[in-house]
Amino acid sequence: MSATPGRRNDGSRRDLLIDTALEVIAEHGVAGTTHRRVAAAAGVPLGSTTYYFADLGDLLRAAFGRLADQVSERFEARLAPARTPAEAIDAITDYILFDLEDPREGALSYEFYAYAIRHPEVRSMVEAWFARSQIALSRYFDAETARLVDTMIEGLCTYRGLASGIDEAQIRRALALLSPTVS
Amino acid sequence: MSATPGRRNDGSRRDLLIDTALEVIAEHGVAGTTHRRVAAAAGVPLGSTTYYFADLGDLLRAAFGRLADQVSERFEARLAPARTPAEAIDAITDYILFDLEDPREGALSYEFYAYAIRHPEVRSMVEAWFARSQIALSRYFDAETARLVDTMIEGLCTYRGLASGIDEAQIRRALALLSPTVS
Amino acid sequence: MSATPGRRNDGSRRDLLIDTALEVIAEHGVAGTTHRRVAAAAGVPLGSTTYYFADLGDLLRAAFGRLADQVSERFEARLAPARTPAEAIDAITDYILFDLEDPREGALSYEFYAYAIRHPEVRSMVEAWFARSQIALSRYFDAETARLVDTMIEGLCTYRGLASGIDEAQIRRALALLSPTVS
Amino acid sequence: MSATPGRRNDGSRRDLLIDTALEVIAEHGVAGTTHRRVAAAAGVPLGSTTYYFADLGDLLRAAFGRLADQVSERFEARLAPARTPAEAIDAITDYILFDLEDPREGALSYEFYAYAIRHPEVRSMVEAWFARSQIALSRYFDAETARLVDTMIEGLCTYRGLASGIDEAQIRRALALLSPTVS
DNA sequence: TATGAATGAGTGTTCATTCAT
DNA sequence: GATGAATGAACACTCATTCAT
Repeated sequence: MSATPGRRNDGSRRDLLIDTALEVIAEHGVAGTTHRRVAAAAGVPLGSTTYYFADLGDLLRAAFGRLADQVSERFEARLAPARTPAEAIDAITDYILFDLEDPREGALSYEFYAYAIRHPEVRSMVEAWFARSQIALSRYFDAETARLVDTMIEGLCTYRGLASGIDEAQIRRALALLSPTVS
Repeated sequence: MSATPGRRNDGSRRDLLIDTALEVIAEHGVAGTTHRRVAAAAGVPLGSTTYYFADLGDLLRAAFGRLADQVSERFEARLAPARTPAEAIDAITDYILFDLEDPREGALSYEFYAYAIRHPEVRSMVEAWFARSQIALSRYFDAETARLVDTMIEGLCTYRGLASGIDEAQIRRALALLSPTVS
Repeated sequence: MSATPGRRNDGSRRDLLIDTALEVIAEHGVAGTTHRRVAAAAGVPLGSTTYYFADLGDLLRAAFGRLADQVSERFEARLAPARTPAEAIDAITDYILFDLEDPREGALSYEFYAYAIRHPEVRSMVEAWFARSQIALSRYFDAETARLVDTMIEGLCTYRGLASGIDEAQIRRALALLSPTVS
Repeated sequence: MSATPGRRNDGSRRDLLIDTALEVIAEHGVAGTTHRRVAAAAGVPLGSTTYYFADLGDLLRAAFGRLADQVSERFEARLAPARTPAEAIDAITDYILFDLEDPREGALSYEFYAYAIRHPEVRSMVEAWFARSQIALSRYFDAETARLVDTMIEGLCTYRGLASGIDEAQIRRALALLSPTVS
């Protein structure tokens, strides 16, 4: 009904289905993601799901593609205001602490990774996402450091999502150790 | 008929099903793991799968439990011969390079994590596994360093499993940076 | 393709399934009524049964509902031409003798009753059916007599369905005894 | 453990299984009566059920046979003290009001009848039961009246079990109307 | 363009029954 | 005599997908 572009529920029904698919994946896993469930969650007729997407695989692919975009954008947005490597570390710390707070995030990441390993087209989305993160980090760190920092971000997300015990100070310290020039 | 008198071959068949389930999960994901697929891959009758496991969830739980044990043991076995932190870093490097070479490993990890986030009983297995890794690392590093090293291992596995471009030297360097006293 | 434009053959197929379910219940009991059996007997694909009815319980409920309607209508049709209590007794006698001749009738009744006792929604169908019979009888008898006559009809059906030895004269006599004003 | 003959849980395990089967039928219907359910309810190993009964049908047959015996005995016990037809009517009224109060009774009767219609061996049990009732009633009524009274008892049970609205006075009146000599 | 109807394949699971012990 | 192990058949139900409209 609303005309605001880029916003939920207003763009095409196709868009709505993609967003809803992500919600369903987060809640039920790829294993529990069905046409019916997505259609119901989106409040859309079942036929829509096969009308806009040839396949369930097609819908999953679109959903994971959007996930990669959204996460990248959020990461870049966090990083954008930073002017120095030290500020970048602050930004990354906030990113880990606040942007990934929702357990939904972790669920989606692992579903994404697990699916990517078995599906080359989706795997290339993961690769592109990682590459994009490194480019963003390259504004503050040399290439190798950027890679290590990004790697650590991955590890920190996993740890915070599944285990516990890594607090803000440790995140900060880990990042600082990996980018020694910041000191 | 049975080799061990007084015991049927139950133990072994149950075991076989667990191992086979892990193979099926690795190849098809939790989404593609069905009683039938596991039974066929194990070469046992369909009825066996529900005879030994109340539920498909039961089988998955058993499989993930075994996965956690196997990975922990392999990690500890790698680490065991190391006498110094520097040797530990060598061992970890080898662990990442060789023990996790098979893409199957990554697939299983992400399926495990994704499933764990939605299933508390499985989640506690992940937590136990992480805790066990840190204990193993504590022989060489103080507690906080152990945690950071373990976190980095996670990140490195993800990176090597899905992206590329992190070679042996970088792994070694990353670990060294996180455990400064080694230098 | 369809004879009635604007309507698919849904109505009729649903109807067909309900009628067929009743036949299957009569022949195999609720215990032996399965989606497969009904679909096969109706000559429709298995999927139809779950497409038109959410549940097997749903199908049973629909079938018993139709049974109640059919029996009520038949009873009312028998009774309709009767002008006096004596004619009503004649009509009831014919009803018992001819309309319930088929052993299928008894089988359905007991399945209905047995199911009703454990399923409140179905139980209320039995109650409605009984109430409807009494209303029909009230055209000829006072309320209490109507109830007793209806009760006796139930007993007579059971006796004729399972035992033997109650003939037309006895039916007539039993009904006359219960409605003394007829004399 | 107890040696009291004829009492539950003391006689053979076979007896226990028969009684338990009746409970299971009452609660779940023939449709829901399985070896497993009976074994569990009886607290007996699954193997027992197939050890003592060749078949599930065998167990059902035994259960219905016992049901017929129990009901007959109870009816005869009610009737025994009666000396006159009028006292017999009192006894029957009490029988309907008190012995069949438990809805379990109705459930068992209809399961019995429904099963009997499709299983000749069980059907003959129903016939024997009805015959036995009539013999008991013959002490007070002529043969035809006995049959009508018994028929009415059936009807009254059904009515009281499934509908409502027949009270003690009506029961008594119905029975009196059918046995005019009592008056 | 969009959707309800429809279906066949496949799912998790139950269960009667057999059999070795 | 008694029972746990084991299994194949069947069950209720779900779902991706096709198709007519």
